Amino acid sequence: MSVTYEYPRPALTVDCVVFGLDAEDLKVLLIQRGIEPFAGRWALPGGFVRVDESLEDAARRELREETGIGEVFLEQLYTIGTPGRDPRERVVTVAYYALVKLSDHTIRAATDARNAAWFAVDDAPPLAFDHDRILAMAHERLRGKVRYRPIGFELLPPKFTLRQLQHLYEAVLDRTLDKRNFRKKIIRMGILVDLDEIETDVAHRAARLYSFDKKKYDRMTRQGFNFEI
Amino acid sequence: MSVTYEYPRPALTVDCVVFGLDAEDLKVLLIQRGIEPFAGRWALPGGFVRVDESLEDAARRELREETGIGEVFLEQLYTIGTPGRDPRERVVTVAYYALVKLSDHTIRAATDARNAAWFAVDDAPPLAFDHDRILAMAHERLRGKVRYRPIGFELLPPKFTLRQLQHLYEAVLDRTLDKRNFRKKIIRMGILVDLDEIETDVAHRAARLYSFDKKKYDRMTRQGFNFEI
DNA sequence: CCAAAAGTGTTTCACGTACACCCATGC
DNA sequence: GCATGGGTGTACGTGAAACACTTTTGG
Repeated sequence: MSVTYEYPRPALTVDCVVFGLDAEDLKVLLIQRGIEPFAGRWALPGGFVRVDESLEDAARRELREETGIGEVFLEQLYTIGTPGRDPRERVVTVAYYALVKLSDHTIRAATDARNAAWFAVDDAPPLAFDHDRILAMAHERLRGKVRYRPIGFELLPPKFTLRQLQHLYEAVLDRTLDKRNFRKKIIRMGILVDLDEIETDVAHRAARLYSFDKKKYDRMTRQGFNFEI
Repeated sequence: MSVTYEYPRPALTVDCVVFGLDAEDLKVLLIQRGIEPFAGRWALPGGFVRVDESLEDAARRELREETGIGEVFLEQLYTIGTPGRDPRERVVTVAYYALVKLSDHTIRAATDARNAAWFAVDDAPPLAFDHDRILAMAHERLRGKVRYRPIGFELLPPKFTLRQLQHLYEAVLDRTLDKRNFRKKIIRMGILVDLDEIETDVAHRAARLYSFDKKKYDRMTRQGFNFEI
């Protein structure tokens, strides 16, 4: 099955920065390496691109194989090919970042055969290779993009409260927001559906539940609307 | 010099979308292919990544070799690896976009051994491979980024008039801007240096010349300033 | 003197920001 | 009844947008 080429070629991999959100803070999903180099170290899920699959397909496949995650928001982040970033040979990696609803995925990731775990982004262990840098880039991209694209909803369950939504932005942007102003602004955008339901099992007054109206957002966007927090 | 690997690997290339600006509109630099596939077609400058050079180095080298351009603003755009995008074999390409000052580069690009030419972005010929799509992505990235980062200055000579600056934004964003509001806004930012010089050889009242104060911009940015047009 | 572009101020309106209290619910 | 978060309105200031005429220069 080996192959011969006229000139040497870098190896090509994909790596995924998977973000999740819980009641405390923004989390990232890491897996513990079993083999050298960096055996025992935490790293981003990822692996080699097969010669007949697209880059995004490779990222999704690796996510599924290593963490059990499927069907998530996934976007290309950056491609890193610094010579020497892998001690074995020249490896170019296409980094992606994913946003998942923690409620859907916590169990599967934890029970997978590989050692996978969620870490607070601001408290992640030192990572293998240059994965620290990739994580930092992904975090920055998320912080930037969440403000002008409605991708934050990918981190929330389909039905959420305004409090959860505000908490999302506070966690990602790392600053507090004024409750009244936040609610005014997001409601006035007209991209949320008031579901006329309230949360259950909370030890205080239950909040109204909303959902994100993607169809309406798309329609409005075509007419010049610009999401912005 | 040939090499054998255990598994097949995609070939890895870089492609560059080079933007320039003249008195009319936004231009892109294309080269005409001499060989199959797509012989005779216009294409983005680019080529194979060597196994010991970084991706950005590869992009700069190809630019130099194919168009004579050096020392320009260069930023990674996107990596495209759709199987079948090159009819010969699997090729993954890392696309970059560059911003050049046309005054510096017009002559060298035109007199290079290869057939290179500037085209209006909105009037470019059909390109080889999926380069149309890459060009469209680059154009969109430029349109987006020029509004919140001072990268537009890379397209202007070191000394420019406010009219030129406004023209730049009108060409890139493809809409007209109000002259008075534009001047007020850009002057009030405090990132331009009034050079106390005026343009020469114009058939009308000569305008004041300005330059972009990058040092001051960096200082202000560190203190929370946000460029925005 | 004519053509062409440079340069300049004011008004209006929308939106961001700051800010504090009562309400509903579960325990 | 108390603790916890849910939910609401107003006043102020800044900045975006709309808009037209005079000045300067070269030909």
